[in-house]
Amino acid sequence: MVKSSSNILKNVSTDCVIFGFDNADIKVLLVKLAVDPGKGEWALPGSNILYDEDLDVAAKRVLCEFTGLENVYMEQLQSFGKTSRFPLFRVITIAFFALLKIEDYSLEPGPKVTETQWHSINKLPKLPFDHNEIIETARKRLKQRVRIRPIGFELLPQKFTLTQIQNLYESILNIKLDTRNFRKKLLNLKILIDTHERQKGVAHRAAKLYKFDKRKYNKLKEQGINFEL
Amino acid sequence: MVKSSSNILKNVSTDCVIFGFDNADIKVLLVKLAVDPGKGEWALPGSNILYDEDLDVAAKRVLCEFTGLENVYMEQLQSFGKTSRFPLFRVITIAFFALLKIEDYSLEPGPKVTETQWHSINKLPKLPFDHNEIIETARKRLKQRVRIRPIGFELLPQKFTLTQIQNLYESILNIKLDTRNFRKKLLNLKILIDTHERQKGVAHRAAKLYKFDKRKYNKLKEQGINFEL
DNA sequence: CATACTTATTGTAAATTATACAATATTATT
DNA sequence: AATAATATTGTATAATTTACAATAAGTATG
Repeated sequence: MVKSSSNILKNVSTDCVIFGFDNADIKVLLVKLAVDPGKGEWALPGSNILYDEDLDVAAKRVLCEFTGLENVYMEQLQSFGKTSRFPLFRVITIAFFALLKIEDYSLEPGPKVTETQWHSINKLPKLPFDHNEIIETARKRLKQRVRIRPIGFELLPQKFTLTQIQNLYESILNIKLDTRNFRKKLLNLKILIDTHERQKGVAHRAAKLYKFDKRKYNKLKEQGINFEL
Repeated sequence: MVKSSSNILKNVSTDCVIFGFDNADIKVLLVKLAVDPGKGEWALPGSNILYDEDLDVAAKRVLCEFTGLENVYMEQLQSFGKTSRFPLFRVITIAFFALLKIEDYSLEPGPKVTETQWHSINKLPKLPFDHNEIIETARKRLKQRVRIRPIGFELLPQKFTLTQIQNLYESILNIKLDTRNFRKKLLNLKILIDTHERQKGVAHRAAKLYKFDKRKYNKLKEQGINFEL
């Protein structure tokens, strides 16, 4: 089925901020645009919403069209609508964001994209439009989120060490944490299960591997927690 | 200056959720619509965004056009964009919300409105479109907000009693709080100043009146607090 | 094998904060 | 003087937070 252009909401788009974590940094998924406007630049996956398409459906579709990612659950971040944000005509964009495990997904640049790449959130290039601002807003949201909900299940491998999850929190909050206190507090949530396995292939004492107790994790995610660090 | 209809973004609107407090309940400002769609129904103040108008400017303009309210600082809530939300054609709305002191503002129904009225958030009529859902989302946001920022300056009269502010928190959170513990915790924030005045005209022991230390209040509002109750 | 190297793991005392709980104080009214 | 209504306050116990560094367990090296 070919969609005629009358199906497009010309003045409304969606952009996707996809966060991942590689044990050192928070990463953002960017695409190198193959077409104007913004040709040759790194940008967020984003495009127009269709006339008869719900917002979350549009975000999913656009993400897939640009990066090949499927089955990504995104939450709405907020709208960005400065009159000057898009150079050609007025476009209000509704930004979505998601957290995911980098290694669980494979990327496939779509037709409007020459390349997809994970970029460290601390070393982003200058992006077109207001995409840097959108990412900054998403980052703030993530920072806030981390204090009121458990996090990690979405970003860490299934089995992980306490050091890894501490690194995750440190990356998000951009602060150093006291290991002893962090561990006490984290273990106190009782959402971690000791797998009795250990790290392999490291040139030092191997750390214990943990996994999340999905049920308890989700319960706390709904309830909300108070995780001041 | 007459704006031609080409200045309107046909598929994008803004809706305003204005919260107030009357010492008993959280109130929402509604307007009775004078024109279709929704004629005769209570609804949120809302209308199209203009082509060359920033989102926050649009929200301010629409609020003023519908209710006469000026100088209201609104924050973006989120977008609502179900394809079915508006009966005539596709309209995505960007909702804003604000908190304000009811008695500080005077209402004046605009041309598309026959009446404006504060409605208790617990006794809302059925509103057209998805306006009930929008209010519910705003309420959740407020509930969340209260745990991470001080609140009250926007909703209470300049001088207020500790009982009033406790009522405010109880209304928002929809729970009963222990008076002794609440007061200890609140006073501990050190954002209240004892005015050494007292309530007047009550048929019982008059309560002390407090006011906010604006400087400290704003500082905590920026920093964020942890106000678990 | 002994030593160095690297990261993982753990405890404790002191301070602070949270919690549960009800008697007394102050005014206006009768 | 008694009543009615709401305001105000304290304390003991439990739980949590904070600051702080020594020891453990592997691998790598000579």
